[in-house]
Amino acid sequence: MALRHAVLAALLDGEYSGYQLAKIFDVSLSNFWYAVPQQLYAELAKLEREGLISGRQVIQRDRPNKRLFTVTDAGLAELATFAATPSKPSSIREDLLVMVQAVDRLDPAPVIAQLEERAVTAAAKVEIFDRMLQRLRGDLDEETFLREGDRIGPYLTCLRGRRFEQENRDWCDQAAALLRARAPLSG
Amino acid sequence: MALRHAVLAALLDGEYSGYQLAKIFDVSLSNFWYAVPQQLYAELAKLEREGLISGRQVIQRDRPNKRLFTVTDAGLAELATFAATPSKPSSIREDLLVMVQAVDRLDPAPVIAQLEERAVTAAAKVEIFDRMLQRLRGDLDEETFLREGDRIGPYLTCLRGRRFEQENRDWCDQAAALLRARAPLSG
DNA sequence: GCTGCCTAGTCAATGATATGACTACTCCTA
DNA sequence: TAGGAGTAGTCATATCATTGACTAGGCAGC
Repeated sequence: MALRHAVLAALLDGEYSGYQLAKIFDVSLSNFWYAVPQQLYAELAKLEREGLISGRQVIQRDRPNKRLFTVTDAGLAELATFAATPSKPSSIREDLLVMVQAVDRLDPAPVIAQLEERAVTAAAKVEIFDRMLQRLRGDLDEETFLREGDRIGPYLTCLRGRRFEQENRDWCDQAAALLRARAPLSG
Repeated sequence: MALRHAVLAALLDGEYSGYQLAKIFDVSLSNFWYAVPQQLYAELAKLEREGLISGRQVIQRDRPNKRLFTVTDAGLAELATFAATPSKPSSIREDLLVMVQAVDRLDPAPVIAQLEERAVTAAAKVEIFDRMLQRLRGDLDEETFLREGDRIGPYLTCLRGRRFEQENRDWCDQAAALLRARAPLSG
């Protein structure tokens, strides 16, 4: 029930079309909430019917027309209600961890390979987050920005994503090294 | 499609009933895969029909009879296939992060309250993980256990869970402190 | 002139998850 | 002696999420 709130939160910093939102949910917001385009279009339609966002058509010559959406006052009120509702913690849900859980009874080689691959992609994500953080804080240093900058919400969520991927990387490296040391013949 | 593999992985270290599995998915496995009892019973029925697990009835006097399940060779093969299938990374999906993303346009007080609450529950989870880790490694120290112990899979996944909750706690504390400092009048 | 990619959005179908209620029996406590 | 908590499992349903295919025009490269 929180995709709607994620959409509202994303629309807080500007007018976006469904297509643009899909991009955002693929890079920055995917950090804590991923959604495919179809979900977004469906959710946008519902939000508009309920008056939480309003859309306006933009006619374009050289490419398909689009509809840009903004949050209404009702939408902002809905977000405020959401923020005041106790949220329950949701934990990790990860195939790779299921594999590691079972690794003692399986051939460790493919699991090790996946751990090493994941460590690389996690490291790449850390760098992406670092660039996003730099862009968000502009020419201020982190401490000053967090104290005085406007819109620190996106910065804070980005920080959380960075830490998550950093931990992911470290853990994958450690697990892969351990499994490799224990099974020196395979892989 | 990976609940089935999580169930198979959980059944690797013994015979369990649906009810017992529900407990396991509520504490240790919830770490990386949560499921409600109804899902488990449905999945167990499917897995048995497909011959990946086999159940045996245990008749009890003073409480309801139960069915205990074990993984078959076919089930082990299914797990091996799963472990060799490339898995895509899945990230955090968390209501609290949606709230923080939007916090600049809302009253920060309820968000700060939730962050502080979450920091406490995360700290409690860290302690639970610490006890689980201690129990898993018995009287060995961590380094020795990881080098020589049998069944390090559950230990590694538990380590990942611990790190996740530790990061969660640190981030919640930091975010709450920052927001509090920026809005000294509310909350 | 063909192929592939980008923008913009839609339809349909299946699979996974969440929610709530319900049976039935036992033990313990107030 | 009634109520609550624990064990063991089931049913129904509504919403969410995932997958794949599909329209349609424009632009760039080979």
